[in-house]
Amino acid sequence: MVKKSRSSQRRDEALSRDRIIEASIAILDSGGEAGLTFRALSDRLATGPGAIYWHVANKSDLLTAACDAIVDRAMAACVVDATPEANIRAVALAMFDAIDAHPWLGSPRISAPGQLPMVRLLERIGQQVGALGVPREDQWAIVGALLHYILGVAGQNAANGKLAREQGFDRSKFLGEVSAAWSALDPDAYPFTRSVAGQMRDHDDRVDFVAGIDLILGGIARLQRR
Amino acid sequence: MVKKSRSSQRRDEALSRDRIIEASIAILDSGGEAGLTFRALSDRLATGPGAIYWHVANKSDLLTAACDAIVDRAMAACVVDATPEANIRAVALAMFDAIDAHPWLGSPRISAPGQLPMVRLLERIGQQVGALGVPREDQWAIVGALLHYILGVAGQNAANGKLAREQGFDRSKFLGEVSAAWSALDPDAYPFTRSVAGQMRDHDDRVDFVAGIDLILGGIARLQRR
DNA sequence: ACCTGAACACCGTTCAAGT
DNA sequence: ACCTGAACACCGTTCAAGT
Repeated sequence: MVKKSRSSQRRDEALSRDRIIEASIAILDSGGEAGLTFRALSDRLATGPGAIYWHVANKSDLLTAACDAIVDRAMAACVVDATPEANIRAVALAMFDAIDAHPWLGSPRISAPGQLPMVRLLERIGQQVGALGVPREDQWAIVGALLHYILGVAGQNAANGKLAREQGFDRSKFLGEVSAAWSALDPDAYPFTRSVAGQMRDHDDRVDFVAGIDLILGGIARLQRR
Repeated sequence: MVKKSRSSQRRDEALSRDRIIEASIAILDSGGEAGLTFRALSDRLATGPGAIYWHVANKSDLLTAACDAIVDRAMAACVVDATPEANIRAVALAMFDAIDAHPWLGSPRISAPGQLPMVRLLERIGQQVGALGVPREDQWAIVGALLHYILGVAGQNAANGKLAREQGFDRSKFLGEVSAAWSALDPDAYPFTRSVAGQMRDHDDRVDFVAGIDLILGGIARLQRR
C-alpha cells in the first residue's frame, strides 16, 4: 500500500535531467550513495529505469552531476568580498558545511578533475591565492595544498558519518566509541593516539578544520616573507 | 580452457585470512576496487564464495584488511631517524608511494578512524609532531591537518588514476586531456584555471605533494615563533 | 572446524516495442 | 523525441549439506 501510493502518483512534469538530479540529491541525502538506485529513482519519479538513461549517461554521470549541483549552489551562496584570507576561509567553510549537509559529497566523487565540481573550487581558491600576492610559480602548489586539504577533510567527515550510520550510532556516540577504543590501545606502541583520545571525543570538527586552513595560510605568509 | 586452467589449480595451502588478503591485494592491483569480487576471489583461490566468509566478515572488512596490510608494510619500511621534519616528510612520502603503487588505497577506505590503517598513520605523525616541540594543546589540530592533507592527495591520485583507466588513457595522456579542457574554458569565468592549465599537464605530483607538506610545516614553524 | 556451491535478493544497463 | 518495462549479466551474502 505504501509502495502503491508512491508509484501511482501521477507525474505532472515531464522528465528532465534537472528533475532527475533533484530526485537523486533527495535520495542521496536520506539513504547515502548505497541508496541511490535506478530502481529507487525511477520509483520516485514514477517512471521506468530505462527512461532515466535518456537524460543521463550512467550512474557515474548522475553522481557527478548531483555533486556539481551542490558545489555550484554552495559557491554561489558565498560571494564574499573581504580580504583574500577571509575569502579563502569563507569558501572553505562553505564547502565544509555543504559536505556536512550532504555527506555523500565526500569520496573521490568531487575530486574528479575532469570538469565540473573540482574546477569551480579550483577557480575560486585560485583567484584568492592570486589576490594574496603569491608569485605565479608558487600558486599551483599552494592552491593544490588548500584544495587537497579541504577535500581531504570532506572525505574524512563523509567516512565518519557513513561508518557511524552503518553501526547505527549517532555521531557523538560514534566518536565516543572510537575514543574508547583508542584509550584501550597498547601504551608502548600507541602513546600519541592514547594521548589524543579525549580530544577525539570532544573536538569540534568545524573549529579544527579552520585551524588547518589557518595553518596553511600561515605557511604561505612565511613563504612570502622569505 | 583459460578459465579451467585457473580454477583447476590444486590448492596446496589451506585457506586463511592472510592468503585471502594477499589474493585480494593482487586482484585490487590489477583490476581496482570494481575487480574485487567474491567470485573472482574464490576463483583465484580455487574455492567457493562461501568459504571466504568463514575467514572474513564481509567485503568492507576485506577491503579494510587489505588497506591495513599495505599501510603496515609502508610504515614498517620507513623507519627513519632524522629530524622530526625529515621524519614527517619520509612518512608522508612512504604513503604517497604506497598509494601510487596501490591506487585503490585512496577513497574513504583508509580514512576509517575505526582502528587499523588510520591509527598507524596518526601515531607515526603524532609522535613526530610531538618531537617538533609543538605544545600539547595544538598537536591535535596540526596532526589532523597533516593527516587530512596526506589522505586528501591520496584520494585525489586514486581518482585521477581511476578516471584515466576508465577512459582507457595512460596517465600523461589523461592529464593532457584535462589540461586541454581547462585551456578551452571561458576566460572571463575561469581565468585562474586557464592560467594553470599548462602546469596541470607538466607538473610532478610527487614534488607538489612535498611542497604542500613543507607549507604546513612552515605554518607550524610560524606558529611556534609567536 | 572448515569448506562447497546452489540459491536469494538484489544491482546497472540494454533494447525492442510503444507513443 | 521520449518513454516503458522485461530481460541480461552480473553483484554480495546466506545456508543446507558435506568432510
